[in-house]
Amino acid sequence: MRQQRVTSFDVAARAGVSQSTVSRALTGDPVVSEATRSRVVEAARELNYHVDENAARLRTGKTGTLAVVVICRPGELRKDVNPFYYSLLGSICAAASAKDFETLVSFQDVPESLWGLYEEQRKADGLIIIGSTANREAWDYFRSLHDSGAHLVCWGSPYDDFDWIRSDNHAGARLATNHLIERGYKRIVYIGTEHSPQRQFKERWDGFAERMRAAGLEPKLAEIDERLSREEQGREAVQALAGAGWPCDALFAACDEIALGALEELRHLGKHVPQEIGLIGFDGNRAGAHSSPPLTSIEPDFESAGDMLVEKLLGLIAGEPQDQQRVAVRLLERESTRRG
Amino acid sequence: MRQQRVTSFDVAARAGVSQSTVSRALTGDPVVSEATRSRVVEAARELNYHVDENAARLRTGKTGTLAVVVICRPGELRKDVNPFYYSLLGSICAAASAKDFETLVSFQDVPESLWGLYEEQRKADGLIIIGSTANREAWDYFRSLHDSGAHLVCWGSPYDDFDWIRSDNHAGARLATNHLIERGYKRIVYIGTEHSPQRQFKERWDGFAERMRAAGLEPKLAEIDERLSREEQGREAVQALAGAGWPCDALFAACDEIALGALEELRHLGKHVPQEIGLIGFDGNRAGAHSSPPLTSIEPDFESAGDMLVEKLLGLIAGEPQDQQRVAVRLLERESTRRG
DNA sequence: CTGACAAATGAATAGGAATGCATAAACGGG
DNA sequence: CCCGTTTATGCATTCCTATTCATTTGTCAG
Repeated sequence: MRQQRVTSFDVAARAGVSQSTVSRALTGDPVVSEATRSRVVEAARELNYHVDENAARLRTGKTGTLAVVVICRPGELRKDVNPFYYSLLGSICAAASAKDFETLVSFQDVPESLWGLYEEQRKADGLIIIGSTANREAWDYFRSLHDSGAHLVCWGSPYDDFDWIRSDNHAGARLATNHLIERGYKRIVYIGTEHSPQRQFKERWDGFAERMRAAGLEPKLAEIDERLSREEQGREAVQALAGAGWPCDALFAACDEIALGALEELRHLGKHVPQEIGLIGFDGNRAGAHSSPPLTSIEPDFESAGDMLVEKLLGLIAGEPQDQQRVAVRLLERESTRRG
Repeated sequence: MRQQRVTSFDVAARAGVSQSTVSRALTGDPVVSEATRSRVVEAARELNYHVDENAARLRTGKTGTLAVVVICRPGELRKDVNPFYYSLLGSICAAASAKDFETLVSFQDVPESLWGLYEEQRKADGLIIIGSTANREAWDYFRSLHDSGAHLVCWGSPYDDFDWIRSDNHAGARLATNHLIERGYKRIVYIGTEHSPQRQFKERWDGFAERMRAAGLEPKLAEIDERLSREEQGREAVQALAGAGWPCDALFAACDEIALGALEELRHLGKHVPQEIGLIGFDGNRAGAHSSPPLTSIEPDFESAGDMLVEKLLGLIAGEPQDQQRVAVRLLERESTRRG
């Protein structure tokens, strides 16, 4: 039934040229004359010819594909992955597509399954890594991949010498803190960590602390337990604060998932947001738009995040030196900080 | 720097066999003796040899890859894609990975860019389509792909003769309606459509109407305008109901996004949920967990949805006849229906 | 001991495009 | 009119694996 595949030889025969010329014409080699090129293109169209991607890949060793890996917490269901990473994933795919690259997506909680993704099996020209930095095993593996020369960029790496893109956490945290101060909140607690491996959270703490001190206020920290889920971290922090007699009038959560967990617990305890206590998150998660009250947050520019990740990876593949970059953030003001 | 690639010939030399034997040993051909196979495997390990996926693909014509296409509304930002589809995407990727298939993911709003994904460029063995059924252009394109013999399965197709998987919408709608009735709501309005191209919404309407009539109640419909975003559809429906003097004490929204839009508008109008008016959605969107009040919904079993889509596609590729299937749903009871 | 047959392996080729090298055509200057 | 260039094209080879066909080795019955 399925007739013989149309090859570049068929096109060559029809256009009255050689197979080499067909190949050159279609790959855009400037050496072929315009007249010939258009004859070839026409013949290809007539025969409904399309390059056999696999043959081209074998010959060139390039795949035209980027692999995007979403690191999950071990055992995490895919539907429970932080929606932030889904938004990021979407924008990466869009950015890659705009550069004519395909995206091979996988979700990983155990790193062994990654063997074979890059280099060993040449399925992709490079790797974009996003997702939980809490999965240490996975990152150890990327460490070794990176050191063996793989092309790899990531979102919010725990390793400084990787090529990474992050939100402008420092600026974002200052923005958030400033916003709370402007709203009249003074006793602000940061729910997160200043522990160094969680770079992004540490940077947010730094921005927070700086802005607080500049206002003559004391930055306070509610340290989270990395073993819990993000939402539980938020709930637990609120419980601890309740136990301590509420030494605060506002909370700055290191990410929206923590904020949403905190919000739930606050409601549970009958604490009114934003009147009794203000709350701001970080990441611009969609879910925050529908919480009660809707969550104020710091939102990175997702589209440029995807663009930057893809461009940096392509630059790396092309052998150009890269420098670290930050994604711009903006205040997404909703009701959880609108008191009065 | 990069040393010459290790090929199966190198392995053959080291193991003292021919290249053919290496290939057979590594692809699991039962004809090779155990002794030889283990020698080959050992040699491959020592040389850090890995099959060149591209060469294998060229030879076999199989890619070991499934393409997943997420249809977007034209111009829709990737971060604004219905989170339901992201959850589904995640579970599809996990299911494919469990079957040793890679997943090539793309987001599409204009169908032209799809030319080249399947068949023409042999990048994938088959296609899984999920996403908005409102993008008619895209579906017209899939219609032609399907008719030309492409391997293709989809989530909630507008075409009955496609191979599709859907939620058990009828059962889910009965479940939802039953739940509302049990909670004492009687004047229930379905926000959605009974218009046939939107199969899933139609099926939900049917289940709703059936259960209502069985209880001696009149099923009422608030028809949505497909040109608006889902959330706006919800908002608009609520406005219309307000204008009509609230002829209802509960709302059953055709999907969670509509429900969340409705919820927002209800709060805006000072209508108390669930005391004054009950609200239930459909899809089990994560965002509903954080709304105020948290949204009761009907949740499909995402994991089996991914499994079923992948299995059906693989069956199709293998040439086995497929029959339509339904994904089981369950009631996800939260607070938007808990009155009293 | 030999022929028939099965089991295991090797040699050779196909798969389809890209590319280095060779060559033909076109062109211009002397 | 000839030769050195440039421009455009063709020829032959390469990428690496899977697979068909042929061959060798081993086994067992007669």
